[in-house]
Amino acid sequence: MAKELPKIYDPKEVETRIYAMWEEKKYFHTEIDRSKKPFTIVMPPPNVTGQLHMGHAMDAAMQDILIRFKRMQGYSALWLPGVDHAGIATQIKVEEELRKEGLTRYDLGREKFLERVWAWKQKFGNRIVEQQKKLGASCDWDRARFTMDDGCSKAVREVFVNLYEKGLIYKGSRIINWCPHCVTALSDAEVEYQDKPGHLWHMRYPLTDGSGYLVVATTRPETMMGDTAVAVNPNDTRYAGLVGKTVMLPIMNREIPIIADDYVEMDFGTGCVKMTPAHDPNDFEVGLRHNLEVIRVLDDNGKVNEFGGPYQAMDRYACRKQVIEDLQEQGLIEKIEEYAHNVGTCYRCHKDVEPIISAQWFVKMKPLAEAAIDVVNSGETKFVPERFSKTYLNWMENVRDWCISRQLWWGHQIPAWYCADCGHVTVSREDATACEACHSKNITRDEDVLDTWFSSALWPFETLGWPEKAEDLDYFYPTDVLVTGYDIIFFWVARMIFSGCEQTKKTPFHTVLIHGLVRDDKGRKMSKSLGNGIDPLEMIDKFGSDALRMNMVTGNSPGNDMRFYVERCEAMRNFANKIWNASRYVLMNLTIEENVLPAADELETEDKWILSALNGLIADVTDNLEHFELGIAVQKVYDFIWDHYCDWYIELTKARLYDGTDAQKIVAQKVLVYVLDQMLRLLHPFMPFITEEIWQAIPHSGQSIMISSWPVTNDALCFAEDEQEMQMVIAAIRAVRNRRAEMNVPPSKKSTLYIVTDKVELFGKGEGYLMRLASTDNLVVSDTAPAGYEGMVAAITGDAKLYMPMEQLVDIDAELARIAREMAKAEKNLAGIEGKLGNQGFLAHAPESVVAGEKEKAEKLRKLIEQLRESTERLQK
RNA sequence: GGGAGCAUAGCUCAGCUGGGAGAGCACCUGCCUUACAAGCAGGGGGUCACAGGUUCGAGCCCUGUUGUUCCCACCA
Repeated sequence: MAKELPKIYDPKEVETRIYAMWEEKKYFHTEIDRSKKPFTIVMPPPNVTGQLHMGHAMDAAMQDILIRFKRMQGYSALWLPGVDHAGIATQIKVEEELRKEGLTRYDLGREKFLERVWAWKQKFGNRIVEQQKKLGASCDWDRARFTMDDGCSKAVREVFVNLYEKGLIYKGSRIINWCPHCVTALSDAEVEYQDKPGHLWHMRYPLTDGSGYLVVATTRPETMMGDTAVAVNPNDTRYAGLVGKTVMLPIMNREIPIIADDYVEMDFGTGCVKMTPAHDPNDFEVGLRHNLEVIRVLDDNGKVNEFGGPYQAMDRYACRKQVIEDLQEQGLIEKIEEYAHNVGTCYRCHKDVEPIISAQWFVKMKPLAEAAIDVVNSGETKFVPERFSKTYLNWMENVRDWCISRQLWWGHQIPAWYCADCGHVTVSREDATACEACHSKNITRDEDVLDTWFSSALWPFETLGWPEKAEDLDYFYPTDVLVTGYDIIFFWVARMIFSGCEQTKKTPFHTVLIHGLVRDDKGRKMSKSLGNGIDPLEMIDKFGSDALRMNMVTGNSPGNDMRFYVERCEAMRNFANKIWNASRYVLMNLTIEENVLPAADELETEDKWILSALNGLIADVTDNLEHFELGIAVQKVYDFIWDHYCDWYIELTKARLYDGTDAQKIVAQKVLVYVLDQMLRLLHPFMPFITEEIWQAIPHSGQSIMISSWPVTNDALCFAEDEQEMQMVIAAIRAVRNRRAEMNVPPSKKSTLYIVTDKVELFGKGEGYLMRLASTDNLVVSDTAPAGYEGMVAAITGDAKLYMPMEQLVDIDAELARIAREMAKAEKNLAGIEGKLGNQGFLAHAPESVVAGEKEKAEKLRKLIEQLRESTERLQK
């Protein structure tokens, strides 16, 4: 006798227990098995500072579904997890903690500060891992990595030196994005542009020859102290005579030249632009062309420095105000326009970013981009959905050099040493003790660390052992699918691709599966500042991890954003309960101990129907999963379980299980168990916990559903004819229920049911369930109408006419009207189909199966119409 | 200035290579039918944004229009 299940499914207790069991049995651990094909996913490493949010839940659910699917299919499926050190984010967290103690990182010094961060990592770094486990993530935790562990650090060092030696990493003074709040340089990707309301100030710069003034328009008056020219377009006739002359820079009283450069648009502003090479990338370029002096006037904290004259030590915004006031006083403000412009902000702290000239390390991107473009163009790496390859290519084709140095302490310190004696820069895989040029010991290491994304870029291969010739690398690399949100294509995906191509000469993955953002129920981004985030852990607590996972993939197609509705979690919880209770039904009626199908000749029509439908389901679900259509796949499983299995098949088996012979009972049980087992397997990647719990309770062979085999289609279980016949029966039952509902007859009121059909045998065989499902206490199946049928309630399907002697319920006029409506509908339908069938073009062009289908429909409709006409005549008598 | 997405039932969204207009929730009616009221049965509700075009046939393909969201871009 099989195990009994409690009446209400309790995900909390079950999920904890099952996960512990999986872990204990080491099912998550993946071994290199040369007899199997590998299937590898590397997890996008969450930040050590991270708390699990809905984005992670989405990410993890999708990856786990794919990994579980592939594992069941017999692949050596590796899902490699890990955590990112998240330079700025983590450093900020720890600095905040220090601030509470009244300290800054400078008080501690670099070494002590880093000790604090490591301690912090020790303490909180595992939190997100525990949270991922709650989601059911079947990662190989034994292989978990951290971007600052020894292996990754070694990989980072190797790549840095390697690129440096190839001349693809260089140090130079460029205009970079500087965050005065985080006090570090940022890459272009780390800047978010926002339209902000501002002003366009028109300022007068007097000509030194006293012949008047030029008016320049600017949004950034606070950088005027660094102006070293005024530029006009060479074709601008208004200023043609002025090029080569000079103006006097107000406040600073410095003479600066008027130059001509194509960069200036004649029809914007006044056609005169102040040139501030130290604080604007365009001005910097112009400055290079014209040999302009570069005067930096803002310091690292966004305050005016010693070159800012009277404004020294002022904050940038205060300075802006003061400059305007001062110029106004001097009558040098011509006008002030309202002007919205694009302001760069820091993606971490969201404060305005300053373009500032600064000496930083860069990766030369053009040569690296080539291979990264090729692999996507050639299809070696495919984006799903395909449209994101366009996003990617567009970025990659226009990519600019990547600023990789950060003025932080937490991260991989740049392996470069400066010689105080000869000025040589030593870049080395081993920590340098002397200058490689002059052998002086008087060297100091670069203080800066690398962009966090520099190490993340190596993730797919550094985690598998690169740069060593690791076996894991050989077997699992290149990986198969990368799953991530479209918001980090540039940050991460792009960089992994070019890094993989350059370092391993292989694209790091064949498929990039992109998903959208999880939004709140109003479509807003979930964010801490809005306070509209929904905690996945809370949802798990309330509805179960399975329900949350289902929520993440149902009704969603790849790449699209989704709104999070708690109601849908509830619906999925209900679904879990539905399966639970269906399984209870099976178990309550179970006497067999093995899961084996009966012989084909023992199967009833309804058995063949469900088995045949299952076959179709297996094909559909497998196909959709192969194509990353998780939403469609899960919808099919859901519909099959609820509609086919629960609403119909279980009901159909009740007659046999409750009133059948022992032999009949066994057959029904066998099919129930077989189909349940297969459904559970198909559902397992989506709802791993409940499927395991039930699977363990039903007859099964093997240790766990998670390592059982994925269902495959079986031609021997394809019964097209029985499927069709069962449809006829189902249609008949529906028709009867429909009529009874219309007449408000409660199910408790049974009636005699006459079924008039050519399929006497078919309906006769179904007597047991027909009586149950059509509320009948006396069933008569015949090919001729019963005596006195003229006054009975009728239900008509085309394949059968069903009569119920409930004369008192028949309102002849209403009935005639109803039949007339039904007839009209059928006739309209038929007319449409006949139109098609009368169309030579349709007959000539449409595929045969479609034409045959239409003919069949027409035939059925004709029969139905004929039956309806008969009924009308009968009633009119 | 470029590029992309979205516009389908009251709400949120599926609809993969053109041939049935769908799901969940909400709503209406009737049911505690020995798996399940977190349920069962039945029902209402849609010119698939608009206008053209291709096709025997278009929610799906093409062109244009409108609305909306997002990404990229150095016009001060």
